[in-house]
Amino acid sequence: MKRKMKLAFIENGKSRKTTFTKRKKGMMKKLEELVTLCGVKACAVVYSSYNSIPEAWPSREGVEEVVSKFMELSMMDRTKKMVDQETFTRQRIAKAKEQLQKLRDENRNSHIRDLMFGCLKGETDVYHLDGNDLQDLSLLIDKYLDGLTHRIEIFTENGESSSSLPLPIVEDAAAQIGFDGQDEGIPCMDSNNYQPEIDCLATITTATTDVCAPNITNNL
Amino acid sequence: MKRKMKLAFIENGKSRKTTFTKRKKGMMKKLEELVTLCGVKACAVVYSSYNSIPEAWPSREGVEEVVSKFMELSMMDRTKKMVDQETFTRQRIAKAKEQLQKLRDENRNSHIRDLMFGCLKGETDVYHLDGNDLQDLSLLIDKYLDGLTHRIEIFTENGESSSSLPLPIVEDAAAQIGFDGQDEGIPCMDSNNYQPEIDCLATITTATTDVCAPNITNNL
DNA sequence: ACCTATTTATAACG
DNA sequence: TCGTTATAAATAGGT
Repeated sequence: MKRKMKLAFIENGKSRKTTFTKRKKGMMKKLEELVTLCGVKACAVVYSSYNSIPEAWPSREGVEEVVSKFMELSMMDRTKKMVDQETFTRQRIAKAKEQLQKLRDENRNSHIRDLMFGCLKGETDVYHLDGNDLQDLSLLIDKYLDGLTHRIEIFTENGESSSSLPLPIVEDAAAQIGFDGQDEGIPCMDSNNYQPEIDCLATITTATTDVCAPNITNNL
Repeated sequence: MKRKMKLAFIENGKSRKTTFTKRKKGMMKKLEELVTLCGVKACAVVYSSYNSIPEAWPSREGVEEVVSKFMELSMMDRTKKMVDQETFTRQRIAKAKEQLQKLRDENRNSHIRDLMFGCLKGETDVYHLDGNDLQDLSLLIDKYLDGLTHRIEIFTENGESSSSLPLPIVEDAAAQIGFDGQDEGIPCMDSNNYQPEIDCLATITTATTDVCAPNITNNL
């Protein structure tokens, strides 16, 4: 309900001043801590319209000391290794893009997974899906079937001894049939998105191979 | 279980470097945000042994621009209004002392309140309290009695009409008898500290005057 | 100026 | 170094 705040100039003058005051204090504290904890020299200067005089930390002398060190270096030396705002910003943009792609992938996977479980529950009309969805759904179902096949083999190898054991819980079942752990692989089903059907998979894993799957794969 | 971290130089070199890297990044971000959100000029320089070159934000030019403004002012002007580390630290110390005193007062009040309610419940041995506690307890009980007297007067003025009404809840009762709202006044009883006896006050307010209170005041 | 719900920063760990 | 997680700190908005 409270804040989401876009990182842009605050239009409202009152809020802007409040924010400035609070954040300036926060900055000072952070600077002090950095100097104390890590034993480095650092300084900051803020020149705002709120103060006729620029504010400096850790003091005027501190600024002069640190800045003089900085200024006496030749431009060549500086440009070689300096981490300036441009470098920093580029890094942040790259990072943000990466995160965005990650989230998109996750959303896509969730979507396809929704479709698959929708199919299994008879709630998805596969005749109206577009090509991309059908293709990805096909891939997911293939993976799923591979997992099931593998699991059946394990059961067969172990004879009938394990068939009388209770079925594993959802997460364990998913792990056993290899649906997670792969790099950006399609997750099987997690409790965050499927709470209402949390114990539905047990039924699905025993009924899918001969009921729903052929129905879908025939339509690809 | 995780961090508590004292604000002192980190002896372990490995941790120190990690902390330095992380916090430096955090500082950069904060500085950027301050500049963006509030539309001010600001810069920072860090000179550490981890980098042969001092690091500067928002860029070398940014530092020069802000610092030159700073440097061109005469010492007289600066010393007049500048907020430097000393000023800042003094302010923080003063604030911390204030907070400390506030907490001490709160603790003291809680203690005395504990004693009073302990008396009312027969759990406090007033014969073994020291002079300070007895004096403050006396003051608190006087206040308490004043409140009760006042409340009784109100009931009396209203005739019997209100005596048949249900008793107010604790917080309301406290407010009516004037135990809160006063500057650093002694709080009556709040649910944070007295949950188990949350509805005990109703009993106390009707029984105190002629049962417990004389018993205590006689021992002062 | 203070409070609180929320977001952000970050120490410790893998 | 990099990602994750539990916790502490910062802070936007409201009183």
